[in-house]
Amino acid sequence: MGYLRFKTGSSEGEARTGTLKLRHGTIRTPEFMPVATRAIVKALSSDDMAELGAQLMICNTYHLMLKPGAEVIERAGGLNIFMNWKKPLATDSGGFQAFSLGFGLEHATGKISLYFPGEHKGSRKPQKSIAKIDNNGVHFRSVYDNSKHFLTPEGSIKIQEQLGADMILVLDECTSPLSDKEYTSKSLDRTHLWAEKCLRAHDTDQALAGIIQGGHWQDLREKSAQFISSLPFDSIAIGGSLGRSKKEMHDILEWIHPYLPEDKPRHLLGIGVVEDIFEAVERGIDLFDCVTPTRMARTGYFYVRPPLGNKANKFKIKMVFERFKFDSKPLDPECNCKVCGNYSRAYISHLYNMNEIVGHYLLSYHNTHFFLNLMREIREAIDDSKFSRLKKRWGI
RNA sequence: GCGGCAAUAGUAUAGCGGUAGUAUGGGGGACUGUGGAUCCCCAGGUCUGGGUUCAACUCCCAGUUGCCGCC
Repeated sequence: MGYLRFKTGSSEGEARTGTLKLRHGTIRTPEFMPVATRAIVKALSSDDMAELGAQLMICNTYHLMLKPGAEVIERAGGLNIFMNWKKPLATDSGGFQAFSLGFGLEHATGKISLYFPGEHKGSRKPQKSIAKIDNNGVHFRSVYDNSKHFLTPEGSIKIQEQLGADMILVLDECTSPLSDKEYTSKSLDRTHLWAEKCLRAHDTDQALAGIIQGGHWQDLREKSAQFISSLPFDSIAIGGSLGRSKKEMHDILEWIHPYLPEDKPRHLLGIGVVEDIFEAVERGIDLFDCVTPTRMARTGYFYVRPPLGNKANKFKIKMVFERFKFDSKPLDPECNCKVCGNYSRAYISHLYNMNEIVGHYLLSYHNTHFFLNLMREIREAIDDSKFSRLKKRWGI
């Protein structure tokens, strides 16, 4: 078993705080993991992440096995040394890439369509799938050089052991909401089979997380929650097609909740945005990972707290030069991050408009601070039994 | 100074005697286990002045500006 101990702390309803002990340190939950796909949170150095008070980050097996290669990282001494990051790390298994590079390309769906296909139309042009899945594993081509690769559950574990993160994930199949129940059910059996294979292959003191799938069918989700919870995983992740509406995502969390062990952290994969974080914490989730802060930064949005931020604007504002060129205020007057302390909207909008690297940096820094700070507030609120009040104050 | 060529959206370029396209830039929107990507929507233009014609961005004349060549 992995080197992980989870102790729950305060709770308010199903919302709870916890202490998660990993090889590189102990963290407090609920927490948001910035996504460091290629061993970096885009635009931010490990020093920045430390300064921001990030407790852990999640890297990606698919990308790192291709570039620079697992061996490079292994011989460097593992991800922590490679990245000069002293606190805990997680790695994703590469299972999601089988989706995003397979179904996602073929059916022209972005991630949003995966989660909320009823609310959004596919926004990409259909492309030829570069991944194929069978009972043994995932066949795929590298997005970097088109070379052929085959990833098995055992292979994914082995690579994640070479990468050496504190917490690793089993290889799973992330099904599409457009898949029918028959396929989703078959796929679920395969994901469960792989979960057992991963457990057998696992041979280090890294914490290993199992993944619950099952699409938007109650019986499949319950079956999966029951099965994954029955295995000796250190942590439980919830993945896949989380319903066709926000309500359905809430339903899924409520369906599986009774089956989840109290003493294991629960990680909602790939989520989320502000509203989803509140709703998921309320339903007992401890860990999140999402690209939102840095992706939004790169497409020119900055996050804002209430009163500027609200449910309608999704707590973000578009960085537009024409709108801000004479604006000497910080991005968010309510924010206490370094960027808001030192720079004006006028300056940052100019940098963004000119596509200057530091423009991306400043927005990424601020947005990452926004999410980490939100999680800090949520933890404090749960400790003080004020979570529902905080949620209401954010208008959610 | 003379000759040739050109002048169309912020920029770069098509086109036609009868509703002026495209790209890029601009504005708005989308983005949830990464995508500096992509997708959707909007705004924006025929150098100036004459002439021919039912009708001129298109043809003609002059002017202006630019580029090239010559003296």
